[in-house]
Amino acid sequence: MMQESGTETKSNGSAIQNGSSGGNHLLECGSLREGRSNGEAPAVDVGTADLAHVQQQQQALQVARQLLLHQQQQQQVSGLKSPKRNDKQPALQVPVSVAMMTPQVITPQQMQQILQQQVLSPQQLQVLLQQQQALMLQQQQLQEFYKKQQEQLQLQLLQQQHAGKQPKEQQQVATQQLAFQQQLLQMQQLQQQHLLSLQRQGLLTIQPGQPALPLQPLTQGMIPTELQQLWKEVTSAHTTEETTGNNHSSLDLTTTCVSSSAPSKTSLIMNPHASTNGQLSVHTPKRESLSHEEHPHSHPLYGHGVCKWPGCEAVCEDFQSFLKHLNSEHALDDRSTAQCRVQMQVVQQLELQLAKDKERLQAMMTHLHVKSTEPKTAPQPLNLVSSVTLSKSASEASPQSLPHTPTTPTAPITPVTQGPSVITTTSMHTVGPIRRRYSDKYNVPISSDIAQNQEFYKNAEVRPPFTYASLIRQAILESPEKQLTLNEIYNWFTRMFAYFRRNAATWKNAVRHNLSLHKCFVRVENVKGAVWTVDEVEFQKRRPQKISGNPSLIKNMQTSHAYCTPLNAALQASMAENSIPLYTTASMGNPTLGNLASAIREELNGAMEHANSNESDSSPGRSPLQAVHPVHVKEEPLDPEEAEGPLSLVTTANHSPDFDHDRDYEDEPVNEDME
DNA sequence: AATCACTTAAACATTG
DNA sequence: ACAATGTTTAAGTGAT
Repeated sequence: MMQESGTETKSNGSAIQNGSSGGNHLLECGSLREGRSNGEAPAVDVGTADLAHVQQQQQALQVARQLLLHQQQQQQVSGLKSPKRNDKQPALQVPVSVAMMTPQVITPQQMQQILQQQVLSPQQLQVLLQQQQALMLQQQQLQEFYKKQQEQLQLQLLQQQHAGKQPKEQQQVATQQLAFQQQLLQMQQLQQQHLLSLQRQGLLTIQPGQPALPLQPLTQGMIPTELQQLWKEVTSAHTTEETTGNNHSSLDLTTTCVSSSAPSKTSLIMNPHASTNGQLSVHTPKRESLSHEEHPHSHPLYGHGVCKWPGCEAVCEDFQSFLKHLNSEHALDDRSTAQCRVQMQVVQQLELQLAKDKERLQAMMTHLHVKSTEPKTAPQPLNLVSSVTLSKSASEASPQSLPHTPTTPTAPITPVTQGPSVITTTSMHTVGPIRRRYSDKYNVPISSDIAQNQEFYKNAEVRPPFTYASLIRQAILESPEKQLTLNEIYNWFTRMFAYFRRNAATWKNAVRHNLSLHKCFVRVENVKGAVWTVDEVEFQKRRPQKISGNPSLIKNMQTSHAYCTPLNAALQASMAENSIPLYTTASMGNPTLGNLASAIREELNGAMEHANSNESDSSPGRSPLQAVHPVHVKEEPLDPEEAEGPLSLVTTANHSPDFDHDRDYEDEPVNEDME
């Protein structure tokens, strides 16, 4: 009844926080429900895409205008502005090259075709770009010619105006100009055809010193597979670069033609900054030894005797035939250029994404690097999900071009009750990108998880994979007195989890709600007010979800609580002792002790409860053994991942989608100075 | 399909 | 009056 408030804009946090950018499957997990608030979640992606599109349009327009302006200035030097000219010229004066770079020239059909066919390699793109540059040069010459013509026309016009001629004659002049422009266009087309024919004979060589080409990226949405393919290609190209130890965050789309002899020599790099404004900067050519330059028979578009042009897969026995095929089948035409544009856009977006993820990775690695005993922890600029999908697709598509081997953990280490917790590639694959909401059910000991990943949770805005109730309980149990005020609970949340430094209103409400809702939280009046404590029995009772609330059972437990509590207290005390070394050992990579202790504690908590109360528990399927080893033992085998052994994937899988989120909370300012 | 646990939102009451 | 705290209801979602 009060749900009409769901449409209020106040539902900010939940609506926004799902902006997972990792891919389709990410959106579908855990996030859908959050979009319900006002359905604006999808609009995030669309919105940015639209924005980018608008920006590109504007930039294209700007380029065209600048050209026009340039011409106008030259004309104004001659003294006068033609009032008519403005009406007709702008559209026509846009150079073809610019027009070609604007998105709208692609028909939807073409677009679909392009998207179906994946993408170009950077090198191929480079070649095409250079070809376009050659075209540009020739067009410039034409433009010069055209300008001169226009100046002459202006002079004519001037003279006519001075002579007091009528507008009709001006129109004549205008039509004359129009004819000129059409002529120019025709010539440009001819140039293009010529270029095409040139290309068919072989790759063009291009004169150096060409100004940067104003490239306009595309805005088409990307298909995940395409993205993966692209990512693979891009990263494979970058690996060589990154190993040279450069700063990979500054990547520019180098449109300069370096050495005129080898078109594929130049490195095709893209600047993330450039992608924000659509301007591409010219950089000095990098001395870069791309593989196919020094090994002429290795071409990024050629592998295993197959043309790897997106969607082609034509068989070419040798490299020569491949080149032939490349030049004949993938010449400079509408399709190829469109693919280029798509590629550019894709690369730009990937670079942006990469930059973001790298930032995150930085924070993660600083944390994980301390813990990791692995010597060769190569930073994986991928979030978990994308690395999973990517590595899959990469290994499937082209094993030889595996850019990375994702063997290093990029997510918090989640301990298991026994054995080391190492996230392996295979384990990651088994999990997949499915998001499990909360791992409470999977009985990952919350204390050890938090302890192990303390730094991670503190720094990464990742939602801890535990319920509010579990977290609250943990907060209370961690306190020396085993009791906390509400505000102290708040503080614990914000102190321990970066995630809870946002949306305070939301999660605080949830905390209060949970405190009130769950019987396991007992409010105790104090001199200083009220504090909250945990009734472990109630808490443990809550966990075996198949046991329905049984009044008699509850009463039994009430009595058993008296026996339980001292033992719990003792265990917790020992845990408290452990907890300090636990954190340090956890950071050293030896969390087993703490895990064990916490696991024992949690199990014992349950054991006590059930040992005292299970007489009335006639739930079928519970064996006597299970009654002795209660909750956890009963539940853990039910969880396939837990049963399998050292799979700390429950939480990892939980993290990854969150980690992929591109949340931009617009909510209240971060209000966690409550330390 | 039904149910449960959890989350989120919100209204309302109480208290300092 | 106000904010913090606490209670309760309602609805959506995912898992079982």
